[in-house]
Amino acid sequence: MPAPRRTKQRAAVLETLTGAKGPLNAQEILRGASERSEGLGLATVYRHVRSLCEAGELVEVHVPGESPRYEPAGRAHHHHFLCTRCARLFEVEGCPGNLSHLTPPGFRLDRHEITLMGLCDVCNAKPAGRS
Amino acid sequence: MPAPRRTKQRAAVLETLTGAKGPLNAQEILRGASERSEGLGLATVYRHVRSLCEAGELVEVHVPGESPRYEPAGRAHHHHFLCTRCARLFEVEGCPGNLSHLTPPGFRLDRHEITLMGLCDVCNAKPAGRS
DNA sequence: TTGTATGCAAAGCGTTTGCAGTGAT
DNA sequence: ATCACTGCAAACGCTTTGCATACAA
Repeated sequence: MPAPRRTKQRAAVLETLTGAKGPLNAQEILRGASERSEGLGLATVYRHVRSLCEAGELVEVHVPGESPRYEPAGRAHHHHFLCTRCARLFEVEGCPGNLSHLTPPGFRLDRHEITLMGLCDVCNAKPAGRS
Repeated sequence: MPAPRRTKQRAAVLETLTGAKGPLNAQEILRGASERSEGLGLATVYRHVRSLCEAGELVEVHVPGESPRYEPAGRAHHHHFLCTRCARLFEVEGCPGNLSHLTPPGFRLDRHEITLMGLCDVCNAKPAGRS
């Protein structure tokens, strides 16, 4: 397996995620990376996202009920907060710590994901029901 | 909105989930409920699953990278363990407790989901690479 | 020059919806 | 007798794949 070629599209995908404020999904990456690479196709985004994940440069972020998002790898261990009103995803610092006491006997715990859900600061400050 | 009618199909979906050992996805529900209701269609499963969720009789269980699964509502607060080798999902008891210290200022925390990932007891006991 | 990378379009896959017939009320 | 429920098939949205061309090496 040869090393991936250094193309404008691959750089555009990676730079878009590096510069983003939070994990992005494929459509969001396409929107951002298109500014750096004219005519970029969605299929190419998916191909690089997968390739970059396999190369360990990106990690996949799963949010309940949403399509997968991606963020640069190597960041400190953290979790996410999903605003149930505006659907924005935020990084949150910290971790409850060792979860091995939840692990059933005989099981091997490799990793965990925690998603907090509720209202973000902006939505929490607004009255309910407004669109 | 009239109350849902009591049909064989609706009962089949609910009973299948009540009797299951863990959360099931639509295909798994279809497989199980078909034994109770001959000729059951997948669309009907989806329709009842949604209806039962809205009625508060089921809850949706999201697992990273998997299609949504469903389990009867009203069970004690718990989380899930996903075996990354056999893809089976297990209920785990307990909870790290109050996660509000992870919540950013101004945010309102409503709920959380925790997914543990690793190997289940069966897979953990086997050597790697076996199918 | 060689073969990967690209964009487009078509195919897949899980889920939803439209429709006419079925059946609970 | 109504009208919600059902199964089928078509439609959908997201992701993957096939293919001919473009371009990094």
